Amino acid sequence: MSTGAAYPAGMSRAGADLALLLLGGFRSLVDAATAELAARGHVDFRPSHEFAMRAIIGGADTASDLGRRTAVSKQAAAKTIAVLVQRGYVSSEPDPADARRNRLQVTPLGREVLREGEAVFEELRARWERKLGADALARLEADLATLVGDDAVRVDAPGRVARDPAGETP
Amino acid sequence: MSTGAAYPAGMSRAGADLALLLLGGFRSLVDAATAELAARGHVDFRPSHEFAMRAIIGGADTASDLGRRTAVSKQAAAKTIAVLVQRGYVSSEPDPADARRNRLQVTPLGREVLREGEAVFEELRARWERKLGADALARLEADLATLVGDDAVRVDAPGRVARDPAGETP
DNA sequence: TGTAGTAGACAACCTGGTTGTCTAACTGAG
DNA sequence: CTCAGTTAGACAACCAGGTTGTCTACTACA
Repeated sequence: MSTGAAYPAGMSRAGADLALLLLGGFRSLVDAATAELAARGHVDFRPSHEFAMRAIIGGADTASDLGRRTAVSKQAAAKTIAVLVQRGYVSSEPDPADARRNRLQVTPLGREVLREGEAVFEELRARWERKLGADALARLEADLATLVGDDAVRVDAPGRVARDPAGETP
Repeated sequence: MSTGAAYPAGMSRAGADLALLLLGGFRSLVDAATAELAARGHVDFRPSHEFAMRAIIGGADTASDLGRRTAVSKQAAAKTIAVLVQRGYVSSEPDPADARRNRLQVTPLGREVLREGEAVFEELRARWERKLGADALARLEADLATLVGDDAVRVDAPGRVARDPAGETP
């Protein structure tokens, strides 16, 4: 019995435990992926970097644009871009057609890290499949999708875990 | 079909989607809980606050202790304690038996917010149960527990999502 | 008694965000 | 053609939540 250990009397924790289980699953995947990518030479590559690069590939070709698409201020986007550029994953060159803009592009190295990241995640998923069975894992994914909605896979607003509490519109 | 939309050719994303599904599930629970607690008057109450208070109830009666138990520096623990004290969830009084120590205690208000938080999570879980069926949710929880291990529910080292990549011991 | 370890406070710093302000460049209506 | 309004990006200041390092006061112990 894991539920209820070491907690004061009368506290049933199934709901909170469920949340921790989900967080634990996410973290175990992401930690393993980050470690594996680091081992392959892509040190300190974070999920947010992947999100940003996918948004760039998806058409966000300026910092402001990237900010809008990832629901983050353009300054935050610019900071992310700066590290991606510095590591060679993204290129930033003045737009000949509009001198205000710096046009972003994912470099071949950037595409490679995305490809590798994907492979790593597929491998991790395969490991889970071996542990649980293909049917059970598929069912788990389907059930999760039912619960959180298909849009859970959308990537906007990544950082906001505890914002906008009940009508606190600023 | 949600997989593969808007992504470049040849990218299968089942593994990464699974991670996003888990994150989405966690966030949807925690966001809802935070919002509900705020609506009940506990504004800006975060999961880390709950973890800290549970650790205090569990016996971490000084800042250093809390730091050790939640795998965080004692200074970070002290900062968390400062906000909990300031909001009235935790009391901090000099230990008559040891003048170095400030003894921490969760106040009645603190216990109330924990109780309410739990109720909120139970309600959220019940909602999921209605959506998915009791059997399916129980199976999902069991499967997740299998995958991440029972210790996923443990609360130490909360913040470290992407640390310690593959033998990078400093 | 003297020495080693512990609790906590303080300061400086880092990361990943935020807002505000400013300039340069583009756009479109008149 | 011009001028007002939007836009892109840069810079500065700030914040939250962590970190490390240093210092003092106190306790424990041989």
